Amino acid sequence: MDHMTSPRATDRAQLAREVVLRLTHVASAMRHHMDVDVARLGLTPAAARALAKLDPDRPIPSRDLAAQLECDRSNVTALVDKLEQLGLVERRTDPADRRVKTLVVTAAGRSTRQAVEAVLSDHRLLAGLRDAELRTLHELAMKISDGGCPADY
Amino acid sequence: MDHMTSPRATDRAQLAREVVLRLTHVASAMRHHMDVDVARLGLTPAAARALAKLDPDRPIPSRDLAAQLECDRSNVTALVDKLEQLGLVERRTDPADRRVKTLVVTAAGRSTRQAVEAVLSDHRLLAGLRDAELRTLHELAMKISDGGCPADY
DNA sequence: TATTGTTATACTCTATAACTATA
DNA sequence: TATAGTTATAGAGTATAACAATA
Repeated sequence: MDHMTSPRATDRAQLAREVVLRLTHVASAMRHHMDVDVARLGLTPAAARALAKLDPDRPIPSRDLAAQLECDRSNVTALVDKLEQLGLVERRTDPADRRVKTLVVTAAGRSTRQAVEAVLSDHRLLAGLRDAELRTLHELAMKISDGGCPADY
Repeated sequence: MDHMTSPRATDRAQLAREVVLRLTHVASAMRHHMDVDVARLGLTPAAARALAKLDPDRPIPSRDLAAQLECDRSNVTALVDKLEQLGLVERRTDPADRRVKTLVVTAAGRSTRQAVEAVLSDHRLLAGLRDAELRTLHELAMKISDGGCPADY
């Protein structure tokens, strides 16, 4: 293992591992609090995320919602059932292609959706950062989620 | 909303929201790849995380594993069942208190556990960062996960 | 009485396969 | 035949409540 990694490379790897564990921990905390807050709105996490993906001003087909959520079409049925029972969303058959049903956000759905969006971007956890630190973190997060990773990953 | 937040505070809030969404996205990607890699080891994500929490050199009671995983005791039963069927862990009744069963990592469990640990701290996603950026990210992640957050959060 | 581990049960999330009605 | 939505089913994860054995 000596000819593969210099001591310095090993230090970097160890640091990277610690960063990953910290980020995982932070993400867990964020997720936990989002789930709690979303439950206060009477929604399960998945239903809330589905509602958040809908555009109140431009109804989309179920199929597109599945694509947005990166999940199977079959799951969307139950999620929309729940949102429809709560009066937040209406299914409307598309006259142009009677196979598709478009998902219309109701007036009640509009305000709940706004609340959900606020929850899903809650940033209390970042309250302790100074402005400059927040900007730095923003740059790093962008760099990571854009091209920070080998293609085969 | 004018007397509450100055324009600058609003900018900061917007930036913070974007950071949260980016971090959530990064965490999802990490989690996804960890789950795939852990499946290659023949383990479900939860079973893998359970194995990772065990100390190969110091067997602990089921109750303590539940505490480590921050989940109910009843879940640990099924997870340990799976690990035991795979020959990675053994249940051993504690002679000092016959109610408790300690979880012993087998020889096979030891090596699988090491592989799991490597997966759970996989840092390919951070490969694109320069050393200085990685160190900065480490500091920020520490700051966030330590005291970056109001007490009532 | 209290605690450990287990069982029974239920809910959520997700996936696959088969069905229907349209196209 | 292909597609949109649905249904049926299954596995994984997690939670609560009740139980047996032990303390």
